[in-house]
Amino acid sequence: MPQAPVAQAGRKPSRIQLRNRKRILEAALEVFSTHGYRGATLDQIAAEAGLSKPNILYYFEGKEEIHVTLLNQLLDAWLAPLRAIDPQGEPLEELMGYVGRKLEMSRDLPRESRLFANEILQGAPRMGPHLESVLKPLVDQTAAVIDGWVRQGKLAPVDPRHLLFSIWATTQHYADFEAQVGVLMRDVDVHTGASAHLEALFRRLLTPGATAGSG
Amino acid sequence: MPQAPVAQAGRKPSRIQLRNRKRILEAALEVFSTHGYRGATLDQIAAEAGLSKPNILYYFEGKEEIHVTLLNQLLDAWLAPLRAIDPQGEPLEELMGYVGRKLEMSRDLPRESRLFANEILQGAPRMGPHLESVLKPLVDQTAAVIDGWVRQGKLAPVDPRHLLFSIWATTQHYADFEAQVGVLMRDVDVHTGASAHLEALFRRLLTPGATAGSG
DNA sequence: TCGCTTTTTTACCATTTGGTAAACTTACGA
DNA sequence: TCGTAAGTTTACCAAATGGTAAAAAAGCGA
Repeated sequence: MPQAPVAQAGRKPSRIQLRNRKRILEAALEVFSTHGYRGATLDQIAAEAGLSKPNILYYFEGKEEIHVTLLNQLLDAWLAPLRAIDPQGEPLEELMGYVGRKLEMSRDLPRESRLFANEILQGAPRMGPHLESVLKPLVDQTAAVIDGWVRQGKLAPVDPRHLLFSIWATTQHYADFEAQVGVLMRDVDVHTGASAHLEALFRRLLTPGATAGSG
Repeated sequence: MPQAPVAQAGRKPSRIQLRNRKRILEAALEVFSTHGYRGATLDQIAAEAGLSKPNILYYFEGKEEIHVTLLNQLLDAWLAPLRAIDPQGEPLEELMGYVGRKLEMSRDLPRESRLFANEILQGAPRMGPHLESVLKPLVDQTAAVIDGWVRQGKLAPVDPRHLLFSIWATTQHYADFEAQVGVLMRDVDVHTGASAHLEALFRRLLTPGATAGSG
């Protein structure tokens, strides 16, 4: 048995192993996020990581395992801002803080955002179960919290899930559609403008009392 | 010269040609929108279209030409709702109508939405010039109209481009992230809820007068 | 029905790509 | 410094995939 760190679930990984796995995942993030799963090749990832293709397959069982590893790592980080919402906090500020954090993530981790978008766009073929088991319970829980806030009159009436969709859509748009945003907003500080805009958008929606407009 | 309808720019195309090109594009839309450019194969498209692969290459020069054809057709249809905004109309209703139309497109043409999203996600490699020459002028123009409305006090102060981004993001989210939306909203009429939500979201943002919240 | 054009099919082909075998090299504890 | 395990490289392979050549089969006007 000459080699096999790949499926060696037990034992502590060596320093080299740690370093190279990290390199590979970093390279894979870069490549998968710009070309999608199918569009990415092991050769590209290898080149980006500064390793040979067989060497990469020494650390991961295959292309798919790399992708899945990336995706699973991602979801946790991705949901952290949602988990940080405090049911005991001030409703409006909790939600506005969430919007701000999501927008920051879109600016600071655009590749992660695009990796996720790519996966969902194609029907979440490698993530479906995870969405079900991780995302859904968390969203159900958060929705209940928001519903409670609404019933207490601390928030304007709003459908919690559609609210979350709006927040995700608007914030992630700056990462996922960067190519389009870039064409339409040259040489401007996109983030600052976006921040002000989303602040207004969601604060107006959620502030209780002043009902605007008529159906 | 036995065959060559592919690049035969002149002459009127035969009925068969018309029918088969339509079939191919329909099949290609289905396949490209779910798997992305690279993830789609000519064999899949051929199977979906009920034609053989070489037969497909009799009508199109290659995979890329099919994709580009689809993309170009798409952009026009995609921008129609934006073109339909009437600078002479009632500002708030014009924009709310635009939101409604975009949401309808997301529901009725999800594949087109995903095809577009796929292309932009990957940096618009086959669409960059088109965005520049078609999308940008139209957006600049629309932005000027909206700015005018704001200056006339008919709309709450808003950055026109960020407003458009928000509208695109929120409406297209229902098509592009359908896999995620489906997990979180089972057995519900998503569209109706979305319509009400977006109505409230954008009407509150845009209605002039009642300034909500504080920075 | 003939003859020519358009369409379609049957074989292929070259490249790309995910993956493997096995030799070779490096790291490192005893 | 020696031996073993960990890590890396070289040389491949089979399948998938975009694409082509050329023969066969429809279509169709006269």
